[in-house]
Amino acid sequence: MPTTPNPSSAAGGRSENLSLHRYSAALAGQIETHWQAAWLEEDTFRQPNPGEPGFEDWRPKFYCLDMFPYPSGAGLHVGHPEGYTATDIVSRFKRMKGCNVLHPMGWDAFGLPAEQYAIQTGVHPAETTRKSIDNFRRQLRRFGFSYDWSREFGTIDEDYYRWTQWVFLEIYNAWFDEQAPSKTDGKPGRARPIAELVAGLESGEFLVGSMGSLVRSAGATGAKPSGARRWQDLSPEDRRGFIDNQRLAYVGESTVNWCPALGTVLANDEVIDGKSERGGHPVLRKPLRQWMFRITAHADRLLRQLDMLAWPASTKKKQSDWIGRSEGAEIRFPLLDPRTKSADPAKAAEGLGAQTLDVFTTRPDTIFGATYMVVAPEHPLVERVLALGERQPGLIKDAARIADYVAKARNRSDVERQESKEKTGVPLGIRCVNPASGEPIPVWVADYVLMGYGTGAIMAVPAHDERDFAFARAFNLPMRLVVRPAGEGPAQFWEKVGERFGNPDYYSAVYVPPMHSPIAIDGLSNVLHGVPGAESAVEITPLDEGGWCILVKPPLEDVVIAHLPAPVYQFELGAARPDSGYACNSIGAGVGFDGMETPQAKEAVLAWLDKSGHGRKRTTCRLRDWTFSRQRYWGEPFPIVYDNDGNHYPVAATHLPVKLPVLDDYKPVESQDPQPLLAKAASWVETTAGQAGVDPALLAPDTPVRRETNTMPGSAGSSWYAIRYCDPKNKDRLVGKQAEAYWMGGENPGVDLYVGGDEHSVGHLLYARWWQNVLYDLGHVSTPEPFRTLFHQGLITAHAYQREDKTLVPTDEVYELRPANGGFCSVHMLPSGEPLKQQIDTPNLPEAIHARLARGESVFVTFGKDADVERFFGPVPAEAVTQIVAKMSKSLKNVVNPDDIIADYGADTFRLYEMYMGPLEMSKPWNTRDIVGLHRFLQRAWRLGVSEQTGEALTAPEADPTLEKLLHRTINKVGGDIDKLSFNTAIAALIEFVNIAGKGEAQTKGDSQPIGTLTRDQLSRLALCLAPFVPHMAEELWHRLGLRDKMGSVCRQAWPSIDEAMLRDDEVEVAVQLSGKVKTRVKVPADAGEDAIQSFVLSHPEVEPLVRGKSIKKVIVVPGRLVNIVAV
RNA sequence: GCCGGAGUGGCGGAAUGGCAGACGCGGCGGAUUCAAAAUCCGCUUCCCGAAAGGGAGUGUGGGUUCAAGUCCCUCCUCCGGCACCA
Repeated sequence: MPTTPNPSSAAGGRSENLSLHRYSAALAGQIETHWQAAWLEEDTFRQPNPGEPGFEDWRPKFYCLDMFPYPSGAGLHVGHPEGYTATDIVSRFKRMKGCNVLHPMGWDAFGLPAEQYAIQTGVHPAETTRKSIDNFRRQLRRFGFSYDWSREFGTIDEDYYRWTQWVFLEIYNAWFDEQAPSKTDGKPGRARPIAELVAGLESGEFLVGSMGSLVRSAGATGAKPSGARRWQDLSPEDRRGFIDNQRLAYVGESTVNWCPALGTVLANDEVIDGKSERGGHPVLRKPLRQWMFRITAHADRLLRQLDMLAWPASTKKKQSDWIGRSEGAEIRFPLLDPRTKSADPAKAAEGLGAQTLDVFTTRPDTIFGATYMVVAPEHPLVERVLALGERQPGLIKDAARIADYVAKARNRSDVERQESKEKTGVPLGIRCVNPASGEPIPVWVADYVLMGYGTGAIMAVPAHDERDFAFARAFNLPMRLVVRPAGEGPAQFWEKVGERFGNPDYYSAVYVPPMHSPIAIDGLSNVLHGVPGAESAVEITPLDEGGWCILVKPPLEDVVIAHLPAPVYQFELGAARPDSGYACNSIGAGVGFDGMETPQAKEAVLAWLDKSGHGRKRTTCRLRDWTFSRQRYWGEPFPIVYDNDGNHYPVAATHLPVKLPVLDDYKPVESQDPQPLLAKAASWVETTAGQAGVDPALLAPDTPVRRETNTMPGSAGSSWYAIRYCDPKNKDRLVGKQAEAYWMGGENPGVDLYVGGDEHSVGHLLYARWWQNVLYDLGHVSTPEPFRTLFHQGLITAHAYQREDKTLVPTDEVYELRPANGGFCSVHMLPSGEPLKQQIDTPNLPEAIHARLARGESVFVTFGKDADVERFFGPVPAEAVTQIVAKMSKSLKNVVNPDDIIADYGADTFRLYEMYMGPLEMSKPWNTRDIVGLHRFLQRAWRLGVSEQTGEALTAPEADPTLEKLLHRTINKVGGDIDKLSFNTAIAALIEFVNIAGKGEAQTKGDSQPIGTLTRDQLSRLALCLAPFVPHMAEELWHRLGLRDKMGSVCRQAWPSIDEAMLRDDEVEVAVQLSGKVKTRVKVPADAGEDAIQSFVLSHPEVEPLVRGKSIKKVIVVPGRLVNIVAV
């Protein structure tokens, strides 16, 4: 590195001597590794738990957590230390402020890359993962982060995943009681142990409803709701089925993309046109039975509890959108039996297995506009219609087409379905009755309706929904306008609009009010007379109430509007009208609400639905249950076995962990049907209930069973690691009660600062909240929310270079030309910014580049792929490229390796640079060139306290009062900024202090002994102030000042106190504005009142001439800031 | 399309509605050096001017205010997320 002094290459005795004590990368490296070893040896950052020796319970707690990394083979990325440095600064600061600080680190170590590496090489994932962990640990330690390494663990540790499996069993053995009050806000909804459900069933408190739902017996009378059965009356199979349906962990069927050739399940974006992205093998959509978590049960709680969290508003919004709660109605449309075409519900039930087709809508007020129904291809009604068609051939006309459509739709992934907005569908050949209008309307099946949302069926209101509109247009289905905008045109106009609405021939209807004279209309007619085709394209109708309705076909709307005087009202007929307005065409036999505003109309419909039994108010969530199974190897095994009938049984908690078996090879199984990789471990899979550890009360020990061969997803281990850090070595519980209560409970419950990227806004952060909620409901933890305060560090991006045609140039083919003396420019290689010796004669450069250099700008250029240095001397065919910001990527060759930067500058400089780049939460481009500024700052700071000649502390005998005052201000500013996580400005304040303190040149006493500008005491406070940011240098200064021997590590000292009086000045400078423009600045006494300042300033010799001869209208005084004189 | 976030010197960025550009990079000039590197000092928003000084200026256009980078409305650009959710 040319920008860094290198002591080993420095020549001459004197300079060698000098360089020994000058702050350089080499010295920084020595200092850093030395203190890192000392901190480890002295256990400086070990934080005892309550009850352990050395624990000081009078201190407040501060739990400061990083999102733990996935230890990839590539090592740390520059993005990792950004968040980690931030939390390290806060942790160190909080320790100095007197807190017990829990600041742990660990490894999110199950995951795909290690498994894929194993597939290629046969090396066990544990081996590669352990290696990566060792490398990550080494790298993190090299940064000097103050983690309590005694708490380190990985999600792959048996001691850890044992408890992950234990939590799974807790979830498995829990149900969601919709009526039990939650302990957070008393509103209904809480997870409870299954045992309590069974007890309730046995006692008769709970009954089993006709549809398999949970029913509460009606109070003291014990009256049994109709259709409900008592627990005692159920068969053992029914009991098991009922309980399994109530569990928070249940087996559900969901569709996966299975690639037989790759033997693996693919994510939606790995499938392109039905082929795998890798290899182009065919991909099948297969139903797969998988473990699901009933996370939707807690949806309302997860939404409400967002209010308890000090999180970025954008993250809360993302979670809230993800949960996607919407209010509306469930409406039951009576089905017509296709055989009898009668509205007899019994007949419908007999033929179609259901009396009604139930839909969810957020716009119940548009029910009169529902002119057809649509069900999703997966909707059970489709199967029943097809079955009916088979029983009675000819009854369902298009049975073959329906079957064909459904089969095709099922094999299209959700992504594909959503890509083509073109609407497809087929009529089911059955009808149901619109309960409001009494009209029979057809039922269609179409893949624009999703089975996973609402009821998987909709009432289609083409006039007021864009998707329904497009569908109705495509299949020529009727539309009815039932909401109109306010106040425009009489009823007759809206009748006309209603007649023509959606008719593709017409573009718009124009209402011309009676205030326009018939002459205007005649004039328009005359104009149109001369326009070819106008005869059939424009239809003018006088309205009975006065005024006119003009229906216009394209493209004549503009002509019509242009020839009419304002105001006229134009209504587009060719698009859906999803907006609110006033109900129209909404009168039926039992209900009607014409003229009501949309919100009132909704209420009216809801009331009618409730009264008539055609539906009810309902809320629905976009959130889906969490698919918790993966068909992978490198994850936690489930503590579950199956008997020969396919019933599942839990492994007893005492038999955990269920260890992951070692495989001989990790090649996926090629198979038509989805096969988890663990199925290969035959001897592990096939076992007995006793060996597996199933409770003998559930299953006899010699019963043959098969183990669950799916594994848990990566997010399993990361959903509760914050809890485990409180007490990571506990053998008996997932966490010790006392430790958990101390770190996660109390006045400030949960993690006090959690820092990580915002890509986890909905995934990890929602799952972890749900686990915590369940564990809280079940009484295992003290707070329902794991992360009270959350912060996202911004992405560290990089520069990339773009040609005029927007193609990107790899960074190592780009050079930076900087202006230099005498018509030359200097050439710097990217990405390092290293200068080449050669200089280019600027006249040889293309004119445009020359011009920019002449303006003092530096220019980025590429010379083409094979550029070599020699060519710079001749005429240069350089092409200017534009610097843009992009993500770091291997192909752009702009990835920065933290190890290199530490080698070139040291860890302290690295830490400082990343914190100085800009606000922590913003994404910001890495610029290696800028690092040197922070290194220079550390050199100056070092020189302030240490003699470069002798290496001894350099202290002044007496404190300079100005510097003392500035030091107090700096301490105050830095402390305040750390609290705000505003590290860039804190560092700026430190730089300012060091720069100013460094200006006073080191004095020399008579005996040529140099003395410093700061006293020993001032230097010690400066070291304390630097300690959170650059702990190694601070420790070294502390040591050289002789304080470490006396007082111990700088990391264990109290933050320096400040004297409030030192923050005040006797005199302050205020700006003097004349009508808002700054004219001059004057000094006024700091304690002067507004009136005093005003008279002082107005009579000030510099101000008085400015206002002489003018009349002063007003004077605004802002003490300490400015005086604004408004004068003319 | 919808929902976020952001637009300030050559660059990263600073600024409780109150002196725009702190601090750093780069650039220019100087000191030191046989020389270079490193280091140190000074200047550095743009335009006009030798200077003193003057003018303009926080993506665009408008508004509120004694005072707007900051608050309100319009539009433009970039980045991120979601996207047939009835």
